[in-house]
Amino acid sequence: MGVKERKARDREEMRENILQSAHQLFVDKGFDEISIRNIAEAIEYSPATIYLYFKDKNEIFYALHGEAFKKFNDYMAVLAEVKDPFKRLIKMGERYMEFTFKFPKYYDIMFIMQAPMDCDVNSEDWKVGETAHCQLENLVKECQQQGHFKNKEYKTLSFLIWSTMHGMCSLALRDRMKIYAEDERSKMLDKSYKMFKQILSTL
Amino acid sequence: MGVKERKARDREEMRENILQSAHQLFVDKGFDEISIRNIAEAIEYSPATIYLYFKDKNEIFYALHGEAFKKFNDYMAVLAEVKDPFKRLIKMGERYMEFTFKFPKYYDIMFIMQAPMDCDVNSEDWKVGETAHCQLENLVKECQQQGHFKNKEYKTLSFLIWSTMHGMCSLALRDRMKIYAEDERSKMLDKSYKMFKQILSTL
DNA sequence: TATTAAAATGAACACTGTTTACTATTTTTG
DNA sequence: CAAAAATAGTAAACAGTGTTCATTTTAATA
Repeated sequence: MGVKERKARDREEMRENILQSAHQLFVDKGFDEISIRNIAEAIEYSPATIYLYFKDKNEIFYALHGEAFKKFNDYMAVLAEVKDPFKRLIKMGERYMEFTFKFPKYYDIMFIMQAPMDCDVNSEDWKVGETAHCQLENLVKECQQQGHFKNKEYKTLSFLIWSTMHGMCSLALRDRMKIYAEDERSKMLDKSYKMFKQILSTL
Repeated sequence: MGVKERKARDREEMRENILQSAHQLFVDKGFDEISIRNIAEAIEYSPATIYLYFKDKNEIFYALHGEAFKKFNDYMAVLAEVKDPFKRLIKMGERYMEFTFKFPKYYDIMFIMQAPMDCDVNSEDWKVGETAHCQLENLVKECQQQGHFKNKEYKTLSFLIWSTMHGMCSLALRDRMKIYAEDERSKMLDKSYKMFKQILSTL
């Protein structure tokens, strides 16, 4: 009775197949090239087949969103090297920003696009984003144990820190820094993050 | 020779007509209903006609983006009542957040959507967003004159403040607060802004 | 081998933004 | 005033989009 098992495996393989093609198209050409027909052509199946493995296109975006988080978590792995919690927090911010501008499309699908969120996924699957956020919360907590952030609720401060980083990154990614001259924009981001670091060090 | 003048007026009227219909569709039904065909039907012209007045759809989005900024600036008018600069800054943040959740679609088109930015507009027309941002910068400068924000570059701090506000608002609008339980989300936003105010008061 | 269950598909539906060749209207010129 | 030139508007097409469903192909079971 190993048939059912193999079928399940085949199913999972096909899902992976679809996802990988979607991912390839996304990396090579961008979001607009992720059409059901493009994916279908890449895996040499008919467009309708994809709907046997994914409810709709948003579910595919959600899956890609998950993969982006994996890449993000990998990118944050170097933080383990930094022993001092506060220095690690600062490094985390730096890596966050670096990641954003090295992989803008990943950042977009993780934190800006609506599509991946427009699909009801079992709340258990929210672990990907959660680990990243828990890492921040734990780090802030650690900083507090070292004497930083007195009289601050760590959860609230964590969200505030995330918001600030996300604000800078997403305003830049979505071209909302046109108020500044083109050659000033990245400088402004640098200066802002520097000021942010300085402020955090006084809390 | 008033012909040329009248023609120009007619042209402007038609542009307004198109924009108003686009705006109506947008307010009543959302972004997805702003299709060239929908707009055309509303103004009782053929879809092709719209392309005689707007280069493409992004240009229409850009125009709507401008209207949203007008509404935003109006919403900020009450700030004039608050005499103390720092209190005014705090009120500004409050109004910013209020505006975001009262008119999420406006906020989206102003600060999140890519479409309105994907059109080359003469840099002179960037005045709408600029006034809003200048208001913030001037306010921060005023606060400095009253002794706040010592040793801080007002331009950098202004961007940092905007980033923080935008971060909170856009994470909420784009459903990135699912890490928190549903009934905790608005509380988290409140607490974050409270903490932000507190931090600003110490700078 | 016949029957049942699962997987895959072709074709259609109802859309989308945009372009172009063509017509109708208005303005200018001889 | 009529002819020519310029402007305004449109029907129809192009090349796509996500999604559904009746139908066929393939595989597993009795």
